[in-house]
Amino acid sequence: MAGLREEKKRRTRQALIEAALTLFDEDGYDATTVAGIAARAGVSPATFFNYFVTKEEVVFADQPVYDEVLDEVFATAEPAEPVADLVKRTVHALAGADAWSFPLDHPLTVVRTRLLATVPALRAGYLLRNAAVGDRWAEKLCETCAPQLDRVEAAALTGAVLGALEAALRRLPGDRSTTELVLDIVDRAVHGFLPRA
Amino acid sequence: MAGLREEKKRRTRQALIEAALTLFDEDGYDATTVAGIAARAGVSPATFFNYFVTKEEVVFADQPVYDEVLDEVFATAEPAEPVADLVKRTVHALAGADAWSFPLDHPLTVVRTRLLATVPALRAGYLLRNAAVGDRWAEKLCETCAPQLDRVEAAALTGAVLGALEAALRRLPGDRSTTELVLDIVDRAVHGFLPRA
DNA sequence: CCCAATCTTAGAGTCTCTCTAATATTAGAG
DNA sequence: CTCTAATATTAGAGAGACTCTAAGATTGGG
Repeated sequence: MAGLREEKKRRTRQALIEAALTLFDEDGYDATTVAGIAARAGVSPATFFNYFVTKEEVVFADQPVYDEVLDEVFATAEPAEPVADLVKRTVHALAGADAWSFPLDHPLTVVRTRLLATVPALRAGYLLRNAAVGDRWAEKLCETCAPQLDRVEAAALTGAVLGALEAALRRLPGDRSTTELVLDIVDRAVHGFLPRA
Repeated sequence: MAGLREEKKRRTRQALIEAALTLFDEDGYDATTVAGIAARAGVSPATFFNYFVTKEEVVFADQPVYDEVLDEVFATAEPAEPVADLVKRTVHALAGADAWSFPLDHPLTVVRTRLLATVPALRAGYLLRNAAVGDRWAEKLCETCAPQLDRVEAAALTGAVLGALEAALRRLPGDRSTTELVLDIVDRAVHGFLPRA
């Protein structure tokens, strides 16, 4: 039961991801065909769709990790924990999760990041997945913080945090530390950007 | 130069929108083909793509109005105006813009709203357009409020406001006034959801 | 009434994605 | 080692979105 089978599947999957990202980088996302990706990975076009439901999904491989991260954070939440702390802790956990099949400094990670920012179809997919995380997060936050937050408030809060992060990180100036910026943004999204008049 | 031509184009466009939304409602978005929409509007499939670049775009018809609204709001901004007021005024203007080809109480507006919430592909498109508005907004806000806000801060602020609104409005309970909720959400996104510890 | 600009359309073709049926590969039992 | 059952791969047919080109129809202005 060790899994020569599993191992082979894992390698095929990885080969498809690498082939796809490489071709996307060289020729552009739209100009790259699934047939081309499959050929480069040494597999038939039909097999591609055995591993990924859509062409775009290959860019988001291994994403679902975020669901587990959320579960984990809220499993360790204490009843007395302030909501703000819980929110910040969640962001920290989400930011720290390595959800990708390459290490952060891998060249293809850079390619993937650029693709997500530049190709509209991929950016749309990213926003959709982001929103899904927000939904799940809001639900958990709501049921954990009992009567302090209703559904709408919880959704607004998580929406604000994720919206602020997404918008800010896309304009990241190179000279500033990412983690520092993230903490700053979350703090402001939770406690306010501007003082009350 | 009056425009029998223009008038005819306008009617064809409207017919396509109505046909599309009606069929989407009856048969579902995916099950509806462009050929079907064109047939119902009494026009050839090729003509559909003369009016809308993609099948999905027919749902977002007349959206670009938001760009003009932003221009208008910032054209009337006074240098002394507090940032928070400017932000709230912008939201008010965006919410008040009737960007649709049907009045708000038209049945097809309800269909459109439900489609945007339920069909992933359309929701993705909506989020993408929303983000585009946010980008434009952030840029104008940044250049208007001179040194008070840098690019990243402005983006975070607009991202938070739009993110909070998007998330909250999707969970709108029927018993609450929409405009009241919008004002409340914006206020919190700008001035904070939770007090500092 | 006619010309020129503009709209519509048919048709061919590419690509994503689905489905089905056939083939190949592997795990585990004998 | 061999056979069998489960699983993976594949070819092929086909639907549907979208592109492009060239031909046909309609309209505005002279």
